[in-house]
Amino acid sequence: MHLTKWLNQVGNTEISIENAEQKILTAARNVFIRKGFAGARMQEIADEAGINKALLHYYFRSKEKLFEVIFKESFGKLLPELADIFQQPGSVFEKIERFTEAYISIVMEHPFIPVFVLSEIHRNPDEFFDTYIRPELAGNIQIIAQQFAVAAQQGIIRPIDPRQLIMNVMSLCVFPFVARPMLQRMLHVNDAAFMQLLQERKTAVSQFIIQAIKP
Amino acid sequence: MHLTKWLNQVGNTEISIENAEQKILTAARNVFIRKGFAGARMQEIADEAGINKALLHYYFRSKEKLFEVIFKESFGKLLPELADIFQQPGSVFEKIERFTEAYISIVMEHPFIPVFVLSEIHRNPDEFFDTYIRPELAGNIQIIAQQFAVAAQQGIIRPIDPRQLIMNVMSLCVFPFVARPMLQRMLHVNDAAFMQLLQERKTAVSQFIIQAIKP
DNA sequence: GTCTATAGTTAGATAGAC
DNA sequence: GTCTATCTAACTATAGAC
Repeated sequence: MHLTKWLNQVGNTEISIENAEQKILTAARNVFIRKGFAGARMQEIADEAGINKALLHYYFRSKEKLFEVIFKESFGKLLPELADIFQQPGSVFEKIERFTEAYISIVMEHPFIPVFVLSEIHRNPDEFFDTYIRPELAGNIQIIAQQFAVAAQQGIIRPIDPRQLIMNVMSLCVFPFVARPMLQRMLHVNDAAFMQLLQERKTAVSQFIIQAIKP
Repeated sequence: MHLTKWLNQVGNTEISIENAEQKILTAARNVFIRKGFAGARMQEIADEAGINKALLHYYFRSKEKLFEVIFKESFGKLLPELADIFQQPGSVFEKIERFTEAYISIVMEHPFIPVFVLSEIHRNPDEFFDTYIRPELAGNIQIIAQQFAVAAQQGIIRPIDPRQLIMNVMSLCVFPFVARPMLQRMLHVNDAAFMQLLQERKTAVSQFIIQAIKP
């Protein structure tokens, strides 16, 4: 853990005395979420952090580097943890339960990840995929598809194209985070109520999927 | 139908003689999809259209106007058609079938819509929602939620929070289109194979949902 | 480390010839 | 309608004082 971050912690509770570096990171996260990478302005990040624009470059050299730091610090934890789940022993039902709960839990703490991933994958599909996704994923998707296919063949789950099932699991986990601003307005729920809905999704999604695929 | 478009058609097959306006629209769609609104460059659109940058402004005055034209021409058709489905008579199962098939069919023809909607809803949530979504949606979401709630109460479907069910239906329909560049790489499928998967989703999604919610 | 001032670049938009 | 050339504004990034 970084020294300044450690100094700013009392027990497990971070207190609000943030140095410039932390203020920049927090502000940048918010602006990148609101505007995307191309739409974000260094000036706006500086304003929101309450510091000068030149300091951004002093700490992070460039907009691109700043983005990378923010992205890697949180995305770096997500994929390895998720990939691991399908390597562990257990039934497909247990794995789906663990995966959906883990995904929603982690992303609730870093809700900007899915938006970043989707905007980056459109900006530069091949480089992004090869840099961030493929190394962590390796042959995992094939393994998962294989596990689904075998389960279907053995009658443990209903017949279903494994690729459709993979898309369904991902859709149900990811979509609420990327569509949140629209969903909240459509469903008339405030921030607290939406967090509550996400909380309930940790189990609701896996129940939904399991009902759908069990014979 | 616009005169130039009519002239460019033979029967139902559009031929490739496009005037500048059409070339610009086609190019702009592609660039806006790849780069988003903020990341798109008028120069890049001009290059891809094979015409000069000044001509963009001659036809569409500004980048913002150009985007609006492209967006409205296709998005304008989508929501009314979908909203109508839950007004028509039929069981919840029939409505879900009609909705998912209609959504996937229409969006397969205009695959950029979901990406546009998501980027716009993040850029300017309130204005976008009030301009494009709310007028078409009105109280429809409440009505749908009500229909789901009643069906659950009557035991026609399993007990489920109607808002979760709405999110699930939307997730399964929309996500594959916004995550397409990543999904194709993860699943190792080319464009043709992915279109085939989407084609199969027209029925696969509603089957999946109905299995999940039927008692 | 933090600021002001400014350099250097690029993008959207327009003027004007043809 | 279409082009070349240019204006103007905005942005990233750096230089240099404190």
